[in-house]
Amino acid sequence: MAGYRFIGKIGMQIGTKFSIAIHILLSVEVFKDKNKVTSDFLAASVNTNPVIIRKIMGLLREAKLIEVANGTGGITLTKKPKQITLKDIYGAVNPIKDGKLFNIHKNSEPKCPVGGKIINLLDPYFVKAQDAMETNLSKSTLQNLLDDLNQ
Amino acid sequence: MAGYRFIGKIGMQIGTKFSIAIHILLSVEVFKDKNKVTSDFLAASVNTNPVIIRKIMGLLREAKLIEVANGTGGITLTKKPKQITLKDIYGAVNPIKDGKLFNIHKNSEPKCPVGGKIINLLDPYFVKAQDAMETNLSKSTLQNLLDDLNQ
DNA sequence: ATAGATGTAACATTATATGTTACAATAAAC
DNA sequence: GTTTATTGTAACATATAATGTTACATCTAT
Repeated sequence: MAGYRFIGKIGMQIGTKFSIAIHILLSVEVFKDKNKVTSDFLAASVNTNPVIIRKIMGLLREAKLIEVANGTGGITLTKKPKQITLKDIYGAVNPIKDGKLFNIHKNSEPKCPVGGKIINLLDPYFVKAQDAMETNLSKSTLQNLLDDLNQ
Repeated sequence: MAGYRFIGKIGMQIGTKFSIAIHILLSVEVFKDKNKVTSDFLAASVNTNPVIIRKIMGLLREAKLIEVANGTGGITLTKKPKQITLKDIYGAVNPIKDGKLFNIHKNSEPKCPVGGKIINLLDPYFVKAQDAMETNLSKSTLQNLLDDLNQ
């Protein structure tokens, strides 16, 4: 009766794409005068495969947060660190499409007074909670992180 | 060059345990005078396996939001719907241990000025964003949802 | 005793995240 | 113009986690 455990472990976390994206952008600023910041260089710092880095680079590029030199390589920011918020980065690595933080079970019995309404019922509450999180992210910038790093 | 897509789909969503837990609690209130609310009954409404329901029931019971009659079955709330917030439910279905919404990549190069500090650097920002979300959840109660249902 | 119910272990399946290999395309440097 | 370092991206491989299933011991009211 004690030590109850749901199936696996946790299972609701935001993946490491976000933290790696921040890692990439920070590194661009920190190393820009010393090293050319390439996917290989970053992969060594993050300790992962360069292709993982390139894929996240691609997302940041699509979101116009960075420019990537074709052929020769290397990354530059398109804005000042003070103008890049954590929400911008979060938005870049998350697909826009159905970027919903909270999942709602989808096959409820439509004839049930609860099951038939559950999705529309919960959605506005979940949207608000997610908004609160994203709004908080929008209050911090890459510059804040750089300042923290230099202390 | 167009249509860039990261590896799979999304992958950062909060699982359906939370929405199912809410579904369960709502059903207890809605059906309490008409039906005995059992795992079988709920499984039919949610359209899943009764064991899934029982596992989530177990989490809600551990969090003392419900009582489950041993042997004979059936669920009752331990508090009034007005006193149960969405955060209470969220907290019940998430393990307390490392219930961190944001994941940080773990094997960064310790000698790198960025990699060596990234975890401690990001953690407070992520904690704040998660807090904002949870605080928002604490503002809504089961009663709010029941009121919405009855409109 | 019987019947209907839960608790939970153990396993199965599916979905998703992350990592890897391979190679065409690009642009600078020589 | 050939070489070199680099990115973009497809295709595949692996690891991790979420969800679903079967089985059965146990409990309580009848």
